[in-house]
Amino acid sequence: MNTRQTLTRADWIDMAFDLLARQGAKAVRVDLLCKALGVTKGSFYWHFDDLAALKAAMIAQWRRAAARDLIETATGTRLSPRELIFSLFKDVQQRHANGGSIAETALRQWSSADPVVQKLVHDADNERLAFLTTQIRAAGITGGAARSRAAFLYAALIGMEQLAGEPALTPADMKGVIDAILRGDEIASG
Amino acid sequence: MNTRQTLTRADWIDMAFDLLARQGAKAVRVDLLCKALGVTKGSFYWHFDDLAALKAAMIAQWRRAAARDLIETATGTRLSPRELIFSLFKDVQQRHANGGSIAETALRQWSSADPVVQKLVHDADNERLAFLTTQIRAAGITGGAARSRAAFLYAALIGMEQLAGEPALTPADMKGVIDAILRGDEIASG
DNA sequence: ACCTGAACACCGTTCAAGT
DNA sequence: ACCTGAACACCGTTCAAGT
Repeated sequence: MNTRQTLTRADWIDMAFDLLARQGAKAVRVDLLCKALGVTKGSFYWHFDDLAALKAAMIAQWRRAAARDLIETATGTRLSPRELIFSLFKDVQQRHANGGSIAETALRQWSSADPVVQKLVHDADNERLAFLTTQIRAAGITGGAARSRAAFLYAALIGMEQLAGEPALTPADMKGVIDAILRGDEIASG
Repeated sequence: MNTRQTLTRADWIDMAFDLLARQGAKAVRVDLLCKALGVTKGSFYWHFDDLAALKAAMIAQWRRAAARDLIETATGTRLSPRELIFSLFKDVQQRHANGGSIAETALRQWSSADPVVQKLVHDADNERLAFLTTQIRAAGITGGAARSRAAFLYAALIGMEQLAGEPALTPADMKGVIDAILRGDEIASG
């Protein structure tokens, strides 16, 4: 896979995500990483101060990737704000169905245990929430209602990422609920 | 606190939740539990097969408590289904604001790592989802729309439990969004 | 610059022995 | 029945030495 002779930090991070996805958070271990990469532990400690430093690097990478996804979805397509929001939900379900981002749950767990990680994840949350709020304003919802609808939608997104098992919502159903949330405004605002 | 001479399983479980809430998941350790309870490790292994057994017992207890809360809220009060759903959301925010149930996040993390835990948590999720669906039907939403609204609301509940930092939603805002979700029906059903 | 290999520290687990 | 105390195993971390 990687024919380079000496490893880079990126190699360690990639392999760590691989282990996280395949074997869960407790498989992110120095010895298992070394075995997977065919080196001894001392090598790891040349690239990283400790295991916590590797985890921090993983989170930084996740944050960059998440931000990139958002911006690509927003700018790369010609979707209306409403359609864009719907597509965000569909993406989450798709990834979830493919057993994709188990890493999300693990990251949120780190977040509650480690204050440094918590700040990083919290910042990322606020960034996405602000983006959602902008989209909802663009969909025609005004005033404080935009932020509350955004907060609710964002909580639902996070919750869907966390819930185990088969998705309880078909795409059509999801569209219906989202429309209801984006429509309720004209009545409730003021 | 506990003046009994010999410890019970319940004593260990209670102290474990205490450590989980105060110091995070990684503080749920045999040696720290022993220090907190003033005994040596051998005592722990008389009450439990291993650390995993203690964690399983914690989850079983959490599940029973969550079910009890639901039923109490539903039967003990004279709330309409709509008000009941709103009160569930308010409870989650309240607990969250008090730094209450950090355990929720930790439990969901265990859930993604340990298949046994995963099944237990998944069962609990389905139980609560079924309850929510019933309430939404009682609120006048018919057919498949009831289940999809329930799934969305439940995801939002879970998401709010996970999100770090200050709540982005005031109670009044939350009521507005929930009303929108429960109102959209008459238009979208069929 | 990047890695080996051996040592040490920490914490989960076992078990014979005590009361 | 419930717990002590000592031992062992596992994995994170360090570090002098190699190329």
